[in-house]
Amino acid sequence: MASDRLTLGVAARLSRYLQVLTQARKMGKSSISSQAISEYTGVNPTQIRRDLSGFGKFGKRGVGYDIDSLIEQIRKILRTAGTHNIALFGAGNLGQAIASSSVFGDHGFQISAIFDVAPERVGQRIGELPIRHYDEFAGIAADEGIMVGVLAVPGDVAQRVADDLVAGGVKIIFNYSDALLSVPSDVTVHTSSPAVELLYALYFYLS
Amino acid sequence: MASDRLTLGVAARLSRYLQVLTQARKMGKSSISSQAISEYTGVNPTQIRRDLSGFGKFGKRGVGYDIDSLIEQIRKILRTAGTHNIALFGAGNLGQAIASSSVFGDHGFQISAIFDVAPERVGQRIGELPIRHYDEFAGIAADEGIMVGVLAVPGDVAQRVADDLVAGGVKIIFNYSDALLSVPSDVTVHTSSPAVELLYALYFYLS
DNA sequence: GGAGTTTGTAACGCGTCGTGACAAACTACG
DNA sequence: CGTAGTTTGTCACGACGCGTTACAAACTCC
Repeated sequence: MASDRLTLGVAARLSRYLQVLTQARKMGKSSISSQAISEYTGVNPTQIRRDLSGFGKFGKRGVGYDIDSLIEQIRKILRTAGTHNIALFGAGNLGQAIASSSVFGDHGFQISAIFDVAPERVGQRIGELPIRHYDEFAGIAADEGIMVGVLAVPGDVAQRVADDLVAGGVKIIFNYSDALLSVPSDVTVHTSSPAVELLYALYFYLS
Repeated sequence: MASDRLTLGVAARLSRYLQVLTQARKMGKSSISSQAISEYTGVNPTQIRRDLSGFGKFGKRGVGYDIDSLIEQIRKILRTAGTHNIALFGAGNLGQAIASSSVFGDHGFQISAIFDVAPERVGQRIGELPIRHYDEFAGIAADEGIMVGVLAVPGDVAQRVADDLVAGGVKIIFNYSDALLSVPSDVTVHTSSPAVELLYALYFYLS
């Protein structure tokens, strides 16, 4: 029943808070008020406090919320605390950018394998991690229990890779390609579409 | 008043439809039903038809919606039809990935300039477009009337670049860095946070 | 000790969305 | 030509989520 408390809206907002909190932590802040979170997220301060107070008393009156502990609490609420292994497919410009940045690492996602097919890339390293040949994935998938796959491959091969991921037991696919992926209903596809988000922002600016 | 018809929810969903429609068009489809859009977006088919029928009768009964014309109609509704010039900052892996992909171009955003500071990158080309030195931006900004800036720079310089963009008249900043940007209230910052979106997806998978 | 800040929480009302239902328009196939 | 199947367009109802207002309690700072 506690799991049903999290409606779509609440979970979405908690994720958004998490984003701002993580950024704020990186900037060296240690405490933040609901008012400040509101300015960065656009969410009503009362709504923020209501969202949080539903799960416990995380703040200090007159002070605000401790960022580190709030991040931990939210991740507990979302039941996504701890680290999750993900696999990255495609070591082109985008793949390299993803692998060498900390965007995923900051949120508990550890890239545990990188795959590509280009002979000149396979065998090289990005940071500590070697780029492995894509053919190895099928054998590894079952063993390592990878649940999340990130697709940074060209659109024309995305569906084929997605099929392989599904066969390998991957349950969540983060799609950076522009292909429309067909997957079984128990697999979630999340497609990155910065341009659409930009159109959305542009609309409100023009209003 | 017609502009007030578009609430946050409607605009968000229209953008989402646009994403799927654009992908579907790339896959060679020419027509699509509200049922099919629903499967890819998770939005109720009735809700989709209601969203669209509020602005005109775009579909054909028994058939569905013509993808090309629906894309055009939605972009008219969002008043974001036509092409918009954007400037890209940072020509590292991420910047190159953005510049050489069609993610923005497919939605009417044309990258009109790319800036960087690294001497070995300035002067080179990505596709047709030369990488210019960042110092040139200040002079160009006023002339070209660039309203949208895409930040693909390291987090520790993101705020400084953002300040320059604001000074140059940019109104919408798409932030790929992990920095928390402070801008005047008339400027919109949209931060890309794939990891948070992934946490959100993961939560629903674990439910 | 008092002023100011911020959380936690309750109550009210509007708006949005899901649901169910159904007529009208279109296709396909005998 | 006609019938079955599909899909849009549209209405009405109900539930629920969210913004708003309000206020007590806890904490900081001077």
